Amino acid sequence: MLYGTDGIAMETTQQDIAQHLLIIYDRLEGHFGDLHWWPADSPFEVIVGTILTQNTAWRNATYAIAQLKGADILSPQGISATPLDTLATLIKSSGCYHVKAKRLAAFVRFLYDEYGGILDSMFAQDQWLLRKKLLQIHGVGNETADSILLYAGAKPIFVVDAYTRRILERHGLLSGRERYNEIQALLMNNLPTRTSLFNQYHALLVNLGKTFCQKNKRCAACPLEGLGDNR
DNA sequence: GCCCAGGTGGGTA
DNA sequence: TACCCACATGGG
Repeated sequence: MLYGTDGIAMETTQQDIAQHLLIIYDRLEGHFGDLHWWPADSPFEVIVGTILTQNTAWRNATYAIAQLKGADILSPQGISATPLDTLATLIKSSGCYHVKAKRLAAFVRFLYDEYGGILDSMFAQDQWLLRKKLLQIHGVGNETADSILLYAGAKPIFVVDAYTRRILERHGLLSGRERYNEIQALLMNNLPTRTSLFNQYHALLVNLGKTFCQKNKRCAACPLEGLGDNR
């Protein structure tokens, strides 16, 4: 389904949506190039990053990651051996730091309880089963779970975030009322199932969102200019 | 000073 | 189910 500027649905086919999604992808890749996400040195660092960047500018999360590296505790053993208040102090720059310290500890506890602290063991299982388990960890919601699966585990899952919603809505692919799982299904049902594609597509959407498609602002000189509705 | 940022969970009606 | 709110720092 496609939506006009009034939010009213227009008749479309699956093929229209798939084509529209690929055109957006090509435009963005032509503009931004290959982004090679997620920026991190290891899968564990990716996971820590997904928690620290929750509702937070990425820059502030990177300061916190640098603190963890400086303290030499950016590892499952390191996090689990660090008292909560020390952890919270180190990650202060990422905001909501008492909450996030508990969330990091909760993930590491889960990793040890279920997989002996070994990430490879965790990622060895079926992605949808693992997704269910991740969602049971306190502080891991849809977006964090999917970011872990895609960017740390290289599983073919599409990450839906605020940018994804905003951009797809402005381009008439969403009405604005869809839930997380519906948006994810729209993307995954209309794109080839490939980790590299999902990785790059989401990275492109985030880059577009940061540079052109900001909240409450118009898309001046947007790389998607002229593609249907550009609200 | 105000708004926003690569969310999540708990509470209320 | 659908909102509201707390969590909280740093940059524009």
